[in-house]
Amino acid sequence: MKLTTRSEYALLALVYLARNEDEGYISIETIATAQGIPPKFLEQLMLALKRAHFLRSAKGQKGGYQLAKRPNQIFLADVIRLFDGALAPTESVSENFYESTPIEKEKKLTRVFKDIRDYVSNKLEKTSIADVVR
Amino acid sequence: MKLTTRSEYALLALVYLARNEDEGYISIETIATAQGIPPKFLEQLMLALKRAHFLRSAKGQKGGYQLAKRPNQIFLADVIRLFDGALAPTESVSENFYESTPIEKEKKLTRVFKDIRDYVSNKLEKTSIADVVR
DNA sequence: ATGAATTCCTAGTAATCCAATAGGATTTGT
DNA sequence: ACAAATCCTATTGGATTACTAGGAATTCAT
Repeated sequence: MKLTTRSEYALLALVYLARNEDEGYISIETIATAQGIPPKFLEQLMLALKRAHFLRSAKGQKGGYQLAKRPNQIFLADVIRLFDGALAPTESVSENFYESTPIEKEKKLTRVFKDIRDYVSNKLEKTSIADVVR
Repeated sequence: MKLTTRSEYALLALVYLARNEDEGYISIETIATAQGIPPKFLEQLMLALKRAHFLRSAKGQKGGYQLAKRPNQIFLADVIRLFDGALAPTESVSENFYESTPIEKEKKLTRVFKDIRDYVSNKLEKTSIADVVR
């Protein structure tokens, strides 16, 4: 029932970039310092975010990162899925996981977890970075 | 964002015992076979459930386990908490985790995760074994 | 009394994941 | 040329997960 620090850090970085959208490219060092994230660790996350097309980068001096999408087009679900995989509270609640696991027979139990998954999904799919940047 | 198989198995075992409440003591072997759980693994879970007073046991031949509480007094939250710890989707959402983590400053982001935690908690606190046994 | 069935209990293990670090290669601005 | 940055891969230590192993204790049936 937990989120990794990877997702947490990635969201913090995105929020920071959204808040400073007009500043051009911003370095990892700057973001790491501002948000309290270990810089070399953040580096990996930024790279992943870039590869997933949430960010754009510029190399060399004066380089750094900036958002590649508008903050209202980046949803929490996208980011969390990138770093933590599925959103479901139990794997057996992820669609298609059934069929091999004993819980499949317990329909009512399954229903409870599906309800949770639906709520979580819905919430995270609908909340964008713009929504959390005051 | 996931539940361990421990919790899943424990819930399956409790559901089975609830469904067979009038059969006296039931052995691990019987439950494991019925619910498709590795028996030695289940043994550990049963022991923990017993120590947490959800179950009563009898040793020796004809021994086994039975519920120590009525099914409507055993809530999913209790069981999951026993095996998986806190229910929060992010540790930083668990009360008192803040104060040391960078996300604390991002109130709106925090709010989203708190909402999720509240929904999940509420759902699991209110659903009992009786509710999922048809 | 013996043996089988059972719970009780602790230890161990292989695999995976997590958070973080290390360090070199490459690119770019001055 | 040098400094500042991204790019990229590998590695590490620690924790957790999902099990398995195996012996001790207890109880029932014969």
